[in-house]
Amino acid sequence: MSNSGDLKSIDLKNSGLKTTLPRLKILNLFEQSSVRHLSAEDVYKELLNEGEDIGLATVYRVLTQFEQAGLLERHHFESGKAVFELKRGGHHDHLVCLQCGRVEEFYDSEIEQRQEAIANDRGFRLQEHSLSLYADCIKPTCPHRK
Amino acid sequence: MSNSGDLKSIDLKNSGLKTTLPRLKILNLFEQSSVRHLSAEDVYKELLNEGEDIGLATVYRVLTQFEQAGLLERHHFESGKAVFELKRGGHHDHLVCLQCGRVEEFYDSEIEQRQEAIANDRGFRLQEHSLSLYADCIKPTCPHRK
DNA sequence: CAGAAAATGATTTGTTGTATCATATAGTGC
DNA sequence: GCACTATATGATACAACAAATCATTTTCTG
Repeated sequence: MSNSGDLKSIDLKNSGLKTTLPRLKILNLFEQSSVRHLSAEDVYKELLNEGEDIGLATVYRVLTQFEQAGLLERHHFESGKAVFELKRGGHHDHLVCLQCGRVEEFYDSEIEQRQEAIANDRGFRLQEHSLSLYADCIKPTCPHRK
Repeated sequence: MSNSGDLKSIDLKNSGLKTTLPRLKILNLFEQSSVRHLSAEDVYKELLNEGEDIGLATVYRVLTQFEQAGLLERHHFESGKAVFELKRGGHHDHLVCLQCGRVEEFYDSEIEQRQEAIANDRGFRLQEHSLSLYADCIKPTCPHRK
C-alpha cells in the first residue's frame, strides 16, 4: 500500500516538506508517545531505542522545520533546553510540577482576555505569550511528593 | 570614608557574601543602568567599557549568587540567553516588543488570582510563575515600528 | 598586620544547538 | 519503472552560553 494518501504525508506536503522516513518517524513518535513534551535529545534517544537509524542533526533540523510549519510548538520552561509538543488545535498554558517535572495543561479564558487588554492598553497588538506555573504537588499520587 | 556601612555592602553581608570589588561594581551597574534587563555578556562588556577590570567567569558566578541571594531575578524570554533584573520589592510580569526588544513591565492582580486558583484547583501549591507577552508596538514612538 | 577562608579570573570543560558538505533519497517527467 | 534534479540526511565541525577547575589574589578576623 502506498503512503501517498496518508494523513502525516499530507501534513508534510502542505508544509512544503518532502515525505521522508526521518520526518515520518519523528511525527509518529509525537503522536504515539505518552509523554507530550520532548526535547531534541529525548526524540533522538527514543528513536535509537526503537532501533531506528537517525542522526542528531536531522532531529534538530526537523524539529525546527515542524515548528515553522506549525506542526509543533517549542517551549522553554526553566530547564534551559527547549521541549516540543504536538500542536493540536487549541491553545493552552502549562503547569509544571516542581517535584517530578510532569507537565499539566490548562486554559483560562479570563487570563487570555486580560492579556489582550493589557497589551492593547499599552499600545501593543498581542502576538503570542508564554505562561508557565511552577508548583508543588500536594496529591498523594505524585510520585515525588515531599 | 569606609564602605562598611554602605547599603550595598549590607545587602551582600546579609546574603553571606563578602563585600568585594567585582560584586559592588555589578550591583552598581544594575542600580544605575537605564536598561533594567542585562545579560551576563551585557554586564561584562559594560564594565569593560567603563574601564573596569573584571573576568567573565566572575560575572557569571556573581549573577548566579545574586539570584540565589534574592538580589536579582533571572528571566529567559525567547532569546535563549538569560537576562537579569534588580529585584525591587514588587513582582511584575513582562511585555516584550517584537520590533525593538524593549521590555515593559506590568502587574495584573486578576491574572495573579486566577493563577493561584488554577494551581489550587488541580491540587498544587503555586510557587512561582513566568508570564511574558510578545507583541507588536503600534506607537509612533517605537523606533522599529513596522 | 598575619593567617585562614573565600573570591577572582584565565582557562578548560560541558551542554545545547546550528552550519557545512559529501552522500543518499524523494519527487518529477518520460 | 527509470533517469534526473532538487532536496534531505547525517557525520562532523563550529558556535554560543554557561559552569567547573585551580593557581593567585583579596577580604575578613583576631
